[in-house]
Amino acid sequence: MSAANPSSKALDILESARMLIMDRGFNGFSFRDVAASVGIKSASIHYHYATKADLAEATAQAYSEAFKEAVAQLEADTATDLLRAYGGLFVTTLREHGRLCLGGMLAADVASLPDQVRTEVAVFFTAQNEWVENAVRHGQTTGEFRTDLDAAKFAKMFVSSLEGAMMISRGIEQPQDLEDALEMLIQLIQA
Amino acid sequence: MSAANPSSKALDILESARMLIMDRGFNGFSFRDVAASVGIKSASIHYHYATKADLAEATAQAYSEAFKEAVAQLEADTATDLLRAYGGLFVTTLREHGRLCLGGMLAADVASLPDQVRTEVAVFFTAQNEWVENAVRHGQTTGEFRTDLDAAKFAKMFVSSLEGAMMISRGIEQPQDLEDALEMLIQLIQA
DNA sequence: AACAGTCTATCTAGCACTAGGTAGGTAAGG
DNA sequence: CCTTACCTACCTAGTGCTAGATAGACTGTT
Repeated sequence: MSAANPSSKALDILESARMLIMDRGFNGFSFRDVAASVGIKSASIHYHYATKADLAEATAQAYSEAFKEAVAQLEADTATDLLRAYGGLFVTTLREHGRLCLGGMLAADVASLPDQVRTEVAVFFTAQNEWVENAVRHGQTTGEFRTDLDAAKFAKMFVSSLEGAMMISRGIEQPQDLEDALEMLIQLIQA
Repeated sequence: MSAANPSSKALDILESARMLIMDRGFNGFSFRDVAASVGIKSASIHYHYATKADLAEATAQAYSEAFKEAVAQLEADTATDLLRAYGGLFVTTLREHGRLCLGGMLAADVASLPDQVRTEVAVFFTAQNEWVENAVRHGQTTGEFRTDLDAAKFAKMFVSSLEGAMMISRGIEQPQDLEDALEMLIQLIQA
């Protein structure tokens, strides 16, 4: 039931797992943490998600889905503002919740990740790179962006940069650095 | 003795801890992993490093030091090639050892890090940002690099970008992405 | 040179605790 | 009365860390 049509408690579990992983990574959270946070016993988590791998997979899937939707709903008058709005998603997560992107966190943990979760990580970044690439291409056709740059490569670098800046900004407690990185990236792509 | 003048075994432990943390993070390695790797029992690690926090701190310190030295020895005819050589350190670590930068890994784990280790992370990135900033400034004075960009902000973005690209490249098993990101960054700073 | 004391680096054994996971039971509701 | 969604109670494996012992190398004294 959990994957196809998650109950409200199953969603609470997913939500709690998401926040914990975004904060501490795959190896840094436990079933007991999740249980305490949603108000049931740790054994009961297994009823909804059989193993930690299953829980992490479902969490990553749901996150990937939600992020894709959030990104799809971004609107802006210019390609520049669209990229700014995209980066704003990262800025908000860091500034308001002090958390990293789930994708980035899981990417860092990839060496100790179950295969099924690793797959989701790849899916997530493929989608993100693609979306940004399209945004860049659009800006290139409108004349806002430099046309001498490889859109695909810039897009990957853009996403990497935001993920890295998020990580380091939190690491050294300088959240402003993420915002500065975003503005720098936008300045660099502009024609 | 361990901190001031580490014995050969203490250095083995440090080296093993470094590799394990670069691969799996702070929460992903154990004293038993280190012990197995250096060929002593896990209890004996405590003789050299009293706690896991102490071990991680010493590892981060040694890494920071070694990285600073490696960077100080970089030479190139142009500022462009200097940045390329700097990025090459990241590329080599990923390509030849499949590992991430210790600084980036610890930054991701910052929420579950002992204070003393968190401090080392900040020290590491401050040094890195500074070095790159100087390299950028140099390139700006020689006319190689764009002078309309804030050197400090570009430098931070540059480091973040390499860290993020390293993480994601390994995460999605596309090591070429890191190299592409490096070349993109260099293309962007050039006048 | 011989002895006594101390230091180094390791061991075995085990502590208290946490991890993910399991077995079996139970109260509520269709 | 069966399914749902939990529970209690437990297991095994592994965690960081400690206690106490020991073999071997050093150091100072006689």
